[in-house]
Amino acid sequence: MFGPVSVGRISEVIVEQMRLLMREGKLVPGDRLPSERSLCERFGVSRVTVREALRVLEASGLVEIRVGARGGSFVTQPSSERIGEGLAELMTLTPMTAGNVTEARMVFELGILPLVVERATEEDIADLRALVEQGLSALDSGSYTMAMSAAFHVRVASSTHNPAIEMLVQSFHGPMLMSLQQARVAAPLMGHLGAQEHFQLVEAIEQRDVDRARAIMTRHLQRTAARVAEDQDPSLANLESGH
Amino acid sequence: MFGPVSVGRISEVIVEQMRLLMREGKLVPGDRLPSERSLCERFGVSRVTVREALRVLEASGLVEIRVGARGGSFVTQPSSERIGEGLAELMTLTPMTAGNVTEARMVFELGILPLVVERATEEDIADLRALVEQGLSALDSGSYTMAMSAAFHVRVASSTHNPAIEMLVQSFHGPMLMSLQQARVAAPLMGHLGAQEHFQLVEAIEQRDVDRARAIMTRHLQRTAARVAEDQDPSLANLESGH
DNA sequence: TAGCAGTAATGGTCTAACCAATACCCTCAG
DNA sequence: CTGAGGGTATTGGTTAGACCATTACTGCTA
Repeated sequence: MFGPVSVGRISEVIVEQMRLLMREGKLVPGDRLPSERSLCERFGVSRVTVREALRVLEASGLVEIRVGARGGSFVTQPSSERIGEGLAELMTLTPMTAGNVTEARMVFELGILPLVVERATEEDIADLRALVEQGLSALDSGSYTMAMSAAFHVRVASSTHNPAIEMLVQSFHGPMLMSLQQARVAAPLMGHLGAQEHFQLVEAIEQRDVDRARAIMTRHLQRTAARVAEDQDPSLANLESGH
Repeated sequence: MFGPVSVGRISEVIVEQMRLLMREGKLVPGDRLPSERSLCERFGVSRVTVREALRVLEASGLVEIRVGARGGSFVTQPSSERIGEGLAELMTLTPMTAGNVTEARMVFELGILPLVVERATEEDIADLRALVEQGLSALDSGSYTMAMSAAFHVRVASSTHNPAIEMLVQSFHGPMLMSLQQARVAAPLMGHLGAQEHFQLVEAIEQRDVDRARAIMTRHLQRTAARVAEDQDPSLANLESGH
């Protein structure tokens, strides 16, 4: 008959209220929240409590906090980075290897190809061509980066015109970049061969040739996977080359 | 020559230190952190600062906080739920529909089937059979839940013996459950037809028949997808049935 | 006009205290 | 001897008020 009158933490209530405002579109990316002191008054709580709520929102990637005059809490555009970070964290905290993630990525990037081939517009293909061009010239000048490769793969995914798929592929590339960059394999990973495969992939997409696209992507990703595995556990690579 | 002496927030330093300890395995799931007051002394900071750090760790899903005597902060087992939550949040905060997520899920769950068929052990298959049995009897008694369906699909994914894949499929089912349960479509979604398809899928896996498995899963997921689309925007479903 | 110092707004941190929830222990009655 | 009850210590949750550090603007001065 008489239910509990308190519902856990006050800061949590504030967090939920903020989340709700964002979902409802009453708070949109770029908006500036009232200052901490204002929020105290409005919610009728102390500043510490407001600050804890803001910390949670910040950790959730929903707001960004800047200090100084004209500073404050700003609603951020939610991005796939958060999911990517979560994935990376899981990778480091659970028995999950870079190879595992690479395999998952292969499954996904191969699986979307039928959708890509079916739905890619002329604009998509033009963008992909441009990225290939950039990659080639960057290769010539020796300034090719993993980020450029990632951008290409993400652009391929976005050609499905499914934001969920695009975000997932983006999420995969975050941890991938991290684990590869720190392992100084950025440069040799992507040779002219890789760039050539990118080019061929775009062609296959343009010709709406699913099978060829799959074949190219399979080869392309398998070479990447081999590199990751080798980097993950060099002893295995040596074993293999020794046979 | 003289670099900055301060490096942003103190609480952030503490968070990083904790994260490091977890990565290094010096803190494992189940461990209890010292009390807030102890941490204050050890770090030489105030309780407010320690609490902000704990809030961030809690929001990141790394610790769980309990009040009362013998309470405190406990290191948690990182799970895929966090990623699922992130996905769900992105779904509500960006122009991303349940249909988009369902499509991504279809791509993924279909894509892993070759791996499942290749790697499923006898134990995997026995577990799957058990889940099918449970589902059938639950159906008879009218107690079938979405969670049971999710469990089956996750178990299929775990038969790839790739934790990354398992976690991703788990992540997909979180938001899916949420959006479906709240839409009161739990019961009619899974009829005897669905259960039968589960059964057939297990058979195909046992016979190492990739093509058949794909065919069954495609049909199975497409019916789910149709339900989601219909639920997402009933007007569309009406339109279609009106033609 | 350019540069610089002052100033106000804002987040970051600290202190000290009290409240609320919880588990343990000790006492006392049966 | 055993069970129930309350007391108590531990721990997180919250408050109030203060001070510091950073930052952008403003207006003065050379």
